[in-house]
Amino acid sequence: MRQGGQAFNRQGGEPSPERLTINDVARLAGVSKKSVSRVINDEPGVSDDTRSKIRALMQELGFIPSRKARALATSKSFLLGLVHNNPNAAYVMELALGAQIVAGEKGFEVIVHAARGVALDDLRNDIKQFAARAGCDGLLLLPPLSESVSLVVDLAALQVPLVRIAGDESDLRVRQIRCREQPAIFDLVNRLLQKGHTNFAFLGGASKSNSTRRRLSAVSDVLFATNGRARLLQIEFGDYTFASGLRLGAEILHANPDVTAIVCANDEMAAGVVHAALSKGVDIPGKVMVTGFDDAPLAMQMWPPITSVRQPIRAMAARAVEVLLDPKLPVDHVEVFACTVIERQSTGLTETADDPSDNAHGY
Amino acid sequence: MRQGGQAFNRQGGEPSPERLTINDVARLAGVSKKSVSRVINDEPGVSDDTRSKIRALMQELGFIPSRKARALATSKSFLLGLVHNNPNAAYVMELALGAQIVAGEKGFEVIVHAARGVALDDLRNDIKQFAARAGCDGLLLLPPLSESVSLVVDLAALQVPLVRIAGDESDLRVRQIRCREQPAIFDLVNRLLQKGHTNFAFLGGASKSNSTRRRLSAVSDVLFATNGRARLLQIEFGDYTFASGLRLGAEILHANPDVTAIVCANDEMAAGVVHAALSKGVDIPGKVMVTGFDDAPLAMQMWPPITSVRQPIRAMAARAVEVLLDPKLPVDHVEVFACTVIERQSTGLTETADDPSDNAHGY
DNA sequence: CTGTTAGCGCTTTCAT
DNA sequence: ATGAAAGCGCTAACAG
Repeated sequence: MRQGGQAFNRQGGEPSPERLTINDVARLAGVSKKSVSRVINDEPGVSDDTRSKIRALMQELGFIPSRKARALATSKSFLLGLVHNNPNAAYVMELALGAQIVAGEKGFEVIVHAARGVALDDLRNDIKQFAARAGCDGLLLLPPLSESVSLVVDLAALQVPLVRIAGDESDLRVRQIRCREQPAIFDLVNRLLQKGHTNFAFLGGASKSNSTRRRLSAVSDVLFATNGRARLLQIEFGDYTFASGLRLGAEILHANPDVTAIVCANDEMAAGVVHAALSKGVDIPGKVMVTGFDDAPLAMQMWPPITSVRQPIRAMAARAVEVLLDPKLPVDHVEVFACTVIERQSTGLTETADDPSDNAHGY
Repeated sequence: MRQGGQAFNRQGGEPSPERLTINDVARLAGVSKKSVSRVINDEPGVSDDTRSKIRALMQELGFIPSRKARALATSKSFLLGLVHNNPNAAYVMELALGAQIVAGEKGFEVIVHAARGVALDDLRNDIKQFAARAGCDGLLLLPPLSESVSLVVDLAALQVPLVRIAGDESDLRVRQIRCREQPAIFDLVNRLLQKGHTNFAFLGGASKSNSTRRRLSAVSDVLFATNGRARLLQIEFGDYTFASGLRLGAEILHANPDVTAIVCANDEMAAGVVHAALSKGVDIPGKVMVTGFDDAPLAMQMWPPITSVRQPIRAMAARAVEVLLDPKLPVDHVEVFACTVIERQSTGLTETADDPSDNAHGY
């Protein structure tokens, strides 16, 4: 009746896309709706004959089962949440794309949720509220949120399936997808050593940030192994933003004119350092070499282009969704991807290495 | 029964967050569930007394009505789609954030969907399929998708409420939020004229792109008004990517060494031009001045920082959601925002104008 | 292999 | 102002 009302309120004639239901399909196929349901869900209990007949009919009718009804009946929502507070838009979008592609294949949509707030408590509340409201079937947690142990533990207690992207390395009994950063950083610093650098500086994110600590200790491990031939003259901590790179870059250049290599914990900060140097007339890479991390588009777009470490972001996101949706995987399942150094002019490379037509969407 | 089964399958003891239903609230409040429903939906027909009692109880219990059930009962999904194929991640994320904030206040979530494909037909199919699968209550269309008349008309026929962000200016009887670009471009070009430039080049996106055509004609209008004192020596069309700016920037610099001002239709391409110039040793702004459009973070991060035109992206997105959800607004409702020139060193500014701590999330 | 029944948690309609 | 009943489109559980 309600349905009829809607149909009649519209002026007749047009090919009114009155929503098909599973009943219509069942009636037209001459089977019970349960059989149709079984086909939709790839469940057994339907003869191959019937199955293909129903499949064909659904195809022909363009029937798409109502997510709303399925959601209510199964108490699943077919929604995944991608939760972040990461200021690097390119990073987030690339992850979102990887997640969207795989999720889409499995009939899920991805809600990108920017957690709001600065204090951890505000973020926590915002995310909890989001989780409750949106009713996602699972959450992907991006760094730096995924690095907060207390937050992750808190969310895990909510009974929502969780996968951390990156995040720290402690065992939280929460599934995780991350990168093996250390070998790439060893490679990176060794290349600088081979170019004869002895006076290094390191620019990290927050000093308590896990990724910063990891990256810093990888750098100092390599330098320590030179037996004092090369040293870390200055260590600064920003907040992974361009602005902090700009400020602390200027500070390093001013305080330690002897520094000839500045290793930064991400590309935004590295870009800030390059910007600060160039605006003061300091030549990059002539006077100082600079490296970043993440291989954001920005790293390639700056002049000079910034040497960085590339993570297979999209593949990680894709895998994260698979892990999230695979109930057979243990809660402490961890997968580790490799990452690679991309050398560019900011460390003295002269040829052009990149195909700049690379971009996140593959257009 | 099903519910009981779930509860018992879990080992007892923990504070199992067994989902509250409207029935629980009704029982505890001593009213019918219909009354609770009325309160949830701010409907009349409940005494102020009862209403506030129910409100208090819901608050206390932390009750959040099931989106799944509401969706099925109302045939609304409380989901909004943000559909784009825009390679500029910062732009998309900023819009998504503005949309998310307002949508959240109204109980909606935003699904960011990157439309896949290059050919218009592929994009169209991808979006239609997304619309059908996700069952959003409304779609926000971002440029450049929003500029395709055929696509917009096609989607409008799907009976899904639509708001175009930017997009062309023809009347499609589809709601639209856009910017008044012309005055800002007049301002921009006039500033260049005042600096004495006479030899201009223009670098646009696709030649058939509406935004490119609009921006080009604004530029040539100003130059035309100089009665030949200043001229457009070269016009090139790329695809709004950094890569195309790099390639065509090099081409312009090579073909027309006399050009001293290159006006670009977005920041990515402007950054490409700057990059191309610097890599060839051409001084910016000393030899050539460059301008962009959109005021992406990139514009500020490059050295020299690029003069650009800022749109109030987040406010536009916020308004777009309001418009999308307001059934009283006519289908041809259009709102136009103002945008402003942000002058930077790429056009010779010497002081620092920006507060680089600005960023999309306000962290 | 196939069908029947009874819900999922809300909102709608219509009575009181 | 309030409530009882029916139903949204699908799936779970249990029959045949």
